[in-house]
Order: sequence, then structure tokens, then C-alpha cells
Amino acid sequence: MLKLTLKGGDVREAEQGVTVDSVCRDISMGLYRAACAARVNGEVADLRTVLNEDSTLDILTFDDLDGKKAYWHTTSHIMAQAVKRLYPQVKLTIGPSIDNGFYYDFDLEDSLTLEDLPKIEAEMKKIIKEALPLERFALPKAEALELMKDEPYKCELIEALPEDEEISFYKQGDFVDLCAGPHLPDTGRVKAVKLLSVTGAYWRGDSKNKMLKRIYGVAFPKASELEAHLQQLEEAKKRDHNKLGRELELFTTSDVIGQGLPIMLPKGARIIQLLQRFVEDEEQKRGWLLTKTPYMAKSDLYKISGHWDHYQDGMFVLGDEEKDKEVFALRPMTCPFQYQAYLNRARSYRDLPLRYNETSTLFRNEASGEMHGLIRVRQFTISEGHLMCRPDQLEEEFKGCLELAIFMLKTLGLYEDVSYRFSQWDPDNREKYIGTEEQWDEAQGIMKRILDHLEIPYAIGVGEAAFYGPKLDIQIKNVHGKEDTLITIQIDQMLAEKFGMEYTDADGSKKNPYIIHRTSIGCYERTLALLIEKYAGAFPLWLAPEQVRVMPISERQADAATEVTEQLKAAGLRAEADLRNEKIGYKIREAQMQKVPYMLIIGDKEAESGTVSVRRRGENGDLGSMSVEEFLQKALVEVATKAR
RNA sequence: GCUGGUUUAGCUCAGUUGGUAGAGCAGCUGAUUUGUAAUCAGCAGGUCGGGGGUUCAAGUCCGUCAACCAGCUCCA
Repeated sequence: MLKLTLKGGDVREAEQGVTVDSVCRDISMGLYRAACAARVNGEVADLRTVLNEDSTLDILTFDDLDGKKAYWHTTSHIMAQAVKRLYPQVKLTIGPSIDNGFYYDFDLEDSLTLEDLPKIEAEMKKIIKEALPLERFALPKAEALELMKDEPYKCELIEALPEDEEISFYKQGDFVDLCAGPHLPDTGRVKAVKLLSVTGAYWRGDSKNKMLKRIYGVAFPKASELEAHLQQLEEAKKRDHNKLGRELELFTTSDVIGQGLPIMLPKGARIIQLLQRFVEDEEQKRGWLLTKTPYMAKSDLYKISGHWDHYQDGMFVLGDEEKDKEVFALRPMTCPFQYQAYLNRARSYRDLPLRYNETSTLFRNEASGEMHGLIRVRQFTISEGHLMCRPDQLEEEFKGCLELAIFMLKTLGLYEDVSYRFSQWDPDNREKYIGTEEQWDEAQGIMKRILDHLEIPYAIGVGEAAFYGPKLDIQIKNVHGKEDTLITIQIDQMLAEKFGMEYTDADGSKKNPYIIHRTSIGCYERTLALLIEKYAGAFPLWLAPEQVRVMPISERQADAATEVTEQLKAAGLRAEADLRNEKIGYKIREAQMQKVPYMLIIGDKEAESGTVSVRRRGENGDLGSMSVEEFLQKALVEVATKAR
């Protein structure tokens, strides 16, 4: 008999050679039906796994991440089988599970559009109904290649595996796929499936390769869960900054201005102004010195910095090197400009650290397909800064930059939504970077020590570094789950040397300072986009473009309403009066839709007594009546504390 | 840049086999003077994304360019 130690420490006895699946059945039929995979001695495995020794056994259901992965991965195989049945000439590639479902990439000459998805879904339902068992088998490499001889992409994958490796396959009915697993025991375990979209994707993620057709989908054990998930996707769409930001008249775009060049409307511009003032004031408190540097420079500058060789595709170049005496380029980064400020005079070790900040507008010639709302644009304004320091100051200064970024994120309410990425270079892609291997090892070593010392939990992003150095990127996901960099802090020990930036040390020797590139709040456009989604357009009072809407019940109270509005404005609140002869319910509805935080309602009673009836955005009843002064105090405190 | 989709009034959308554009909301005007999420009536608003082509005739069919959306690649 075998001893199986279950989750929670229970020990069960079982026959030698029992499958995990039958252990599940012994435990309970409910668990048997819910099981997706198992963790056997710490390794994720199929439910068909045969147990021959004493083991720890953890049954994974759809509620476990690895269970979910097996479920979705199996669904992707079902989809591949369905596509293969409908389009026998299709060539299979890969089909993994992802964070929120699965996809499979196909090489198919026929066009494949959204309209084809229901047909594929129907075929998948047939396969599910057939409840085909998924059977695993392994072959030596030569036989694996023979088996997959009609699948060129599979052969390419097999070729890349070690010579002596046993290559695993999964078979369901007439469909066989190269796959490491694990999988559900049979296709009948999948219940509610929905195919969501069909898009293009490069083979092996390389734009030089052929573009394949990718189908995304999702599946759940219960139809109601699928329904809820689709509902959630719909809700997310409503928060999408690109939709909401336009509806709330924060920004717009224009065909004749061009892609990636949003127009900030008064409300959006106001929010950015508020953020900018807040950031600049906070930076000043923390010892940062504001610079104002030009938006463009001669190519000479970019040749020194390395941008000309490593970033030219990303720059807007004015003029032609062949024909023109001088060629200019709009700046894609602030670094080389602020370095010129450093170079203004000789620096002593006593001058360091020197912290330069700038509200810096940058221009990057992104490829046409990359632009997206306010997240990815061609012109943006960033709270950029460069800090020159001595080696002994590096960690403390890095920490200061990080603390500033965290302070900003916490104030905005975004801190709980971010994660850290330690972005390193890719040694196999040398032409992307300047500097030597030794310099990279050193810079990354320093950053690693600092991050570990500060106990920053990070993921590593290979190949995500800037061309001049490693980065700590603070990542955030948008409402659709897509991740972007919000804030970045970088250590650079290469550009100071290129620019001849030095300081005289205590012993009289000349040294290159370390440079920290950093942003404190990120670029304002992207940060605004994330804020719109975070708050669904209902900004905290201190950031709301319109903070108070004053509404008289009838024309009789118009003067009182005007007076109250003026009083609020004089105290610094952004207040507007709605003096139209409309029903009060109508006015409230409009203010609610525009997400105005406070509505002040004035009837005869209020007008006489100098009070207002206060209503808070999103709430059904009024907070009650209070004097104008009382409201003002309350609101000003809320603004001052940046309450959320 | 690549794959697919979309583009009709300020917004959300109708528009039949190709036969010469419609609704609701918003806007304007008037009436209503209103107590908590849509008061009533009228008016105005469109080179159907731009520019070509096919046709007796194009919102509708076919190129092309642009913008927007999803994804890939790239990136703050």
C-alpha cells in the first residue's frame, strides 16, 4: 500500500499503481468532477498520473492557478482539433494558457475572421461532447519528427530539443499534439467555452517571421462563470480611458493632427496641471533643481549620447544629413540636455549629489501600429530627472528616487496596483546596447545589490534595459490586463564618460559621476490614462476638474446660487453654477454623469438661511444641509489631504 | 511596420438586391419656475473619414490614403 499525504496533512492509503484520478473519486465525487490536475511531490501532473511510491498529493481544481492553466491549455487543444477538422490544411504551432484564458496560433492561408468563430465553437462543443480521453505518450526525437512530418512548425520545435530527450505528446481521438502538458483527463471536462478574438501574431514572436493567425478564447467549468467573466470584460470596457476620457471631454484626437498626438481638452489639461504642480512642488521639497532645456538639438548631441546610432528610428529628425549643413532632431529623452547643465562648470565632490528635474516634453516616432489612447503617444510630457552622484551616495540616492515614486503612487492611489521589474540587458543582442560586458555586469550588479538590500520584490525582464543601462521599472496593468511601464529608475555609468562629465574628488582626482535617470510620476498622459481607469472617471476631489456644481431649484434662487459659487471660487474651489430652468433631477443626473464630486442644491429654504443641501457624487441621498462656510471647510480639508 | 476589424449628425446607432439619408440623446428657440438620476413643443444639424475608379446611378461594389479598435512586434 502507498501512503499519500494530502493537502492539510491527511494521510490516505492507496493501492500501488493507482491513478490520481481514482484517488480523487475515493475522496469525493465532487472533487473528482472539479479536479483539473494535481501537484505530485511538488510537480504539476495529469490526473492520469500513476502513483507508485509514497507521495504528497495536492489536487488542483479550477480555483488553483495551475488547475486553471491545465483547464485552459486543454481547451486550446480542443480548439486546435476543431480548427484542424474544419480546415484540414492548417499547420499547427503553439497554444498555451495565458493569464485570462488561452490562445492557439495557426498557419492558415484561408482568411479567418470573427464570423468564423461560432463555427469553430460549435465544432469544439462536439469534441467536448465526445469526451475524448487525452492520452500522453513519449517518443525519441527521430520518431517524434516522423510523427509530425506534416507539421513543419512542430518539427522546428522538436529540432530545438536535446537529442536524447523523450518528447511528449498528447492524443485526443484523431488529434495528436506535441505538448509537455499537463492536461485534463478527457475533453468532456470542459464546459463553457467562448472564443473572443482572432488576430495576427508572428511565429516565435519575431517580426521577421511569418504572421500566423491567433485565436483567443476562455473557458469555465460553469456557464454562469463564463457569463460573469464576459460581463466583467464589458464592465472593463466602460472604464477604458480611451472611451471614458473622450466621453468626459478630457481629451480628443484629430485626423489632421495625426496619430499619437492627443489634444488635451480643458478638463484633461486641468488634471495634468494639478499633477504637475504637485510633482514639481514635491520635488522641490526633496532637493531637486528645476531645469528648462530645449526641445531639439543638433545631431551632434545625439551622436555623443549614442541616440543617433541606437535610437534614430525613434526620433523625429529635421533635415537631411546628405544635403543640409545642420540636422536637428526633436528630443526623445532629456538625458543629454540635462548633462549640458551639469557641464556648465567644474564640479567638486562637495557639489554631489546634484539632482536635476524637469517637466519634459519628449517626441518619439513610434511605429504607426503602436499608438493607443493616452498610453502610447508620439509626444508626451514626463516628470523627468537626472541625478549625478558619487559611488558612496548611489544607494541612498536610488532609495530617495524610489521613495519619491512610491509617495506619488500612494498619493494617487495606484500603489497597490503596481509591480517591480528589474530590466536587464540581453547579452545575445549586443547591437542594441552600448558599453562592454564588464560595464553591464557591474551596473546590474550594483542595482541588484541595492534592490536586494531595499528588499524590493521584483521580476527580471531580460532584454528590457535601456541601451545605456539597467532599469527598475514600476509596471502597471490597464483595465484590459495589458501591462505598461509607469515609472522607471535607471542606473547609468556609461553616459557620464561619453559626455566628459567629471567631478574633482577629495584627493584631487577627476572622476565620472554615477547618473540615476528617473521619473517620479511617469509621463502625465499615461498616468492620467491609468487614473481615469482606476477611478472610472470619478477623480478624487483634489484632482477633479470641476469640484462642485451649484444648482438652484428654480430661478428664484439663481442669485443665491451665483453668490455661493463665487464664494467657493474665491476660496480656490473649482465650482460652476447650473442656472438653467431645468428640473433639479435633470441637473443632478447631468452632474452625476460628468462625475462632479459635490452637488450643492439651493431651494428657498437654503437661500433664506444661507445654507446648501450637499449631495456627494455616486450617492443617492443628500448628506444634509449645512452652511456654505461649513461645506467650504469640509471640502478644503478634503482637497488639502488629497483624500480618495 | 504586420494581421484582422471599424469609420453614416457632437454622441449611440438604423439604412433592404446599387435608385440619391433616418432615429434617440446632445445643441438652439419657445413654453414650463420646477425639491433629488431624463418636462413639453418646435427648429437646426450630414460632400455618409479623404481622394480616385466601376456604373445611367455608389452610404452600399473595387483600389488607395488617413484615423480609430483588438492583437503581434517595438516601447515611457
